[in-house]
Amino acid sequence: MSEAAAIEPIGKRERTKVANRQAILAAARRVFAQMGYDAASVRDIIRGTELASGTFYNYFRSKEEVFEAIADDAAHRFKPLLRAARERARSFEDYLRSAFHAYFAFISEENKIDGRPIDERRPHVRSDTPEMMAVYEEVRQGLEDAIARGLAPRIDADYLACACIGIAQEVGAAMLRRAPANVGAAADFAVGLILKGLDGAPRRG
Amino acid sequence: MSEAAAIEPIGKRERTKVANRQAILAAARRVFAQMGYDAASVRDIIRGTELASGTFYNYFRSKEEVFEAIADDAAHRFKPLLRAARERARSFEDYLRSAFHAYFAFISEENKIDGRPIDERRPHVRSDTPEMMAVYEEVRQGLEDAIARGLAPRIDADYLACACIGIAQEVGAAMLRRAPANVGAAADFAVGLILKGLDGAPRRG
DNA sequence: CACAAAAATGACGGATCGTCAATTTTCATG
DNA sequence: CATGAAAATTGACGATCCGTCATTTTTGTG
Repeated sequence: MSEAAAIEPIGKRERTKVANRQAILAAARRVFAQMGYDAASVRDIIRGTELASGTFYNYFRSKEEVFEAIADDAAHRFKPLLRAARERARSFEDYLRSAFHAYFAFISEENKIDGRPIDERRPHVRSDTPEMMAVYEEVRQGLEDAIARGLAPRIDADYLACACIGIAQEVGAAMLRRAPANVGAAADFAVGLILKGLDGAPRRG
Repeated sequence: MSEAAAIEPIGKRERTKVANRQAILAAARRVFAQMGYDAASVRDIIRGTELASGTFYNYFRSKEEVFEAIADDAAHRFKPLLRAARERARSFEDYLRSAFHAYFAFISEENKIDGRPIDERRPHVRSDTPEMMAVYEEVRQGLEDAIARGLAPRIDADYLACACIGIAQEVGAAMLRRAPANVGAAADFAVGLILKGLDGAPRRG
């Protein structure tokens, strides 16, 4: 066993710290999905772990902070996908399509993990965590960059970023309601609408 | 005082019932705005009225139900504005502009009551109340009607309605962040984007 | 091994929750 | 106007939750 520990040189102190934090977050995901965010209590969450009630407050100040950590984590995992879409894009249209496709695939996968056919447990969250603001900033930067390169007209990048995010959220939610979710079709719709408006959106059939 | 009561022929029983309900809703608005939705308790709400704690549960089952009633009421008041925009519209572009203008003016007016930022006044999970679903249906009908009349291409009306709602929500929120809120500019942006895409959105100046 | 720092524990006072039997208010009827 | 039933209000109650904190246990170091 002497060589195994060398791979992870961190001490047990830090190891259990991240393990406990992850245990709380995992329990919170289960509890929120099962009984709903509002009905869930800090005690419900901590009961889903092996920890004592007081220990919870060593990691989070409240149930809301746990929720924000979950949302922040999702944004943190999504951000590199968005960044990659920007860097690999060979055109503005390509960027838009990749970005929307990535988002729709992401929420499609995230809701699959929740497993439960519970309809309304999706984190349509308006609480602005640092990573969520970073995602917004990434979107805005991507759009402003395209404007600066002359790939898009000089319009209000802030409003445009908000519009893109709003479309992504609402069309994404509608896509999930349709079974099975068609990620490509949803992305085509969003990109077509943004690029050319009504005439750019795919005809239905 | 004999002629004043004749205007409202309903009995006192029903009168106090609606009065108490309104008192609870009014207190809830104040409490949510002042201390935030998450921190607020049923006791906080009922303390804002002249009623006893048990009376609350004669009107609502929980804090969440109070919020849904507030949201439902807002949707109920907004719906006729949307309907009017559709009926008075002389063109599809006119309809869109009136609808967005109405929404932006509505939320601008609604958020004039001061207190905590808007995000903290509502729960993290979105709830679809009957009146909110009715508003969505009104939007979808308006768009589908325009498509049927040949005023808009035959695209997915469901996705389009979701896109419009998403744009309205996010651009509306961004508009409120800018002080003072410019309702007309926000509406112009949304309409331009939807009708003609990026090229249709107003250039920034 | 000893000792200090860090973390976990669970009990505690205070507050909230939803219920419910008792009380008050409303209203129809004689 | 009196009266009794139905409806609504009240506040206390046991159960639970909240956040704290003194105590205990665990971890890292010399």
